[in-house]
Amino acid sequence: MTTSRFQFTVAATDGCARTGRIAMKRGEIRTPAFMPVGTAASVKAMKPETVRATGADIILGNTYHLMLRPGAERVARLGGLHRFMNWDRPILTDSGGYQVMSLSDLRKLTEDGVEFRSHIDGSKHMLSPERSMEIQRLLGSDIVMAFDECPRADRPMAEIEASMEMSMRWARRSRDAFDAGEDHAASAALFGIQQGALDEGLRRRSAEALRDIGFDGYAIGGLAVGEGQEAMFATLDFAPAMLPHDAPRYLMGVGKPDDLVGAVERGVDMFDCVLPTRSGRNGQAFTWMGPLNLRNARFAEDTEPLDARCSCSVCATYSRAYLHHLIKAGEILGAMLMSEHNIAFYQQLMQAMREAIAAGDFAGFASDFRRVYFSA
RNA sequence: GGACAGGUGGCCGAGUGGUUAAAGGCAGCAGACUGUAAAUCUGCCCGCGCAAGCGUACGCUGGUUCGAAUCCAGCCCUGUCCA
Repeated sequence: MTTSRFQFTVAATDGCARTGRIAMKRGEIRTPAFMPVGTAASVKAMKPETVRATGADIILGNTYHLMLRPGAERVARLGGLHRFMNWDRPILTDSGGYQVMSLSDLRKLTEDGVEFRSHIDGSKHMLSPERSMEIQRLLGSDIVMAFDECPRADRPMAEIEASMEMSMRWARRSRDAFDAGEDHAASAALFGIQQGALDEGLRRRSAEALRDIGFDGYAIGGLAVGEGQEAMFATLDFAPAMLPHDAPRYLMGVGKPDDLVGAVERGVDMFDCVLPTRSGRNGQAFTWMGPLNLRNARFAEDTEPLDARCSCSVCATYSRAYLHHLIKAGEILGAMLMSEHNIAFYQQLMQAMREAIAAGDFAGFASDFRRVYFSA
């Protein structure tokens, strides 16, 4: 029996929430899944083996950043991203669509694609659906994302609509270019990305366009871009159900622990977010009792672990007082330990949600989670 | 004992007559971070007050001046060099 290229199986549902698995050649992804972000071939401040030890089944890489440095062709010559960074499980690569927004001062956008001026050396680089697919193929990505535009939440409606329409045309081109890379297409998966901001009509049109093209999975893009949790949840009340039910739904770029719980509750299967690693480097620890800012003076002589309920090796070994010291002193180890704990906490949160769904008590879990998380 | 240099807010350090409660950095105290241009960014940071404002403040004492951290005199202290 050959391992499947991509097979999504739902094992249990509870309300809109569902748990299951995605089988891929490089390994299984348990859903709902949280995917740590490793933009530049590195989950910052963490060794890949540590990332795996926290329970992560899959990580992200980034087309734009790896295109600039070290270069997709170089990664290919070095045997692909997996071998390059010593991560042998699945890797999902973002297409560069997020950088169309985050680096909006450094690019020119046309129907054909986006011309970036490198934030590193000013050199010019064209990213189109075709080039993005090529780069993701050169990297050896397991889950390739369609090239899209992720507009900010505060853009005018007409702009959001035009942007969504273009992203759908780019989704078609992404599909065609992906399929043209035959060997890679035979082993990797391609996800489309729904856009349309907070508007139900646009979300529906986007979902229908993607469904017509056909993808292995469907992402919800253009959320958590400044609209606030209430508006995001309002959108998630209708957006996931518009996407094919037999494929995984991936909410891109989300989020805080309470965002994840609310999104799973609304039918999302996959997440990625820089928050656990970035916030960790910046002194914020996520715990079942809510976030803690370890820079705060109140932790200077606190001998407790970050989270008494956490089973990670950081909580088993180090005190809040020590982490407070490392962070205040600017020691690299502080960033390492905080990132490890946060990623481990996120994985424990996902595991707890999977178990709650399987047990048919997601509502009870979510209610308990919120009561404790917001108690402080 | 002598010659230079210098003493500024917790620390370092700009400032050489008025727009100076005094640049900037550090430390300190908080906040933010959501498909990573982020080990980043923002705010506060003499005292009292919600604020307008008031009171103190640039080694000490005195002086010049409408006005001094800034000019003058004496004193104290620190560093370097010479004896």
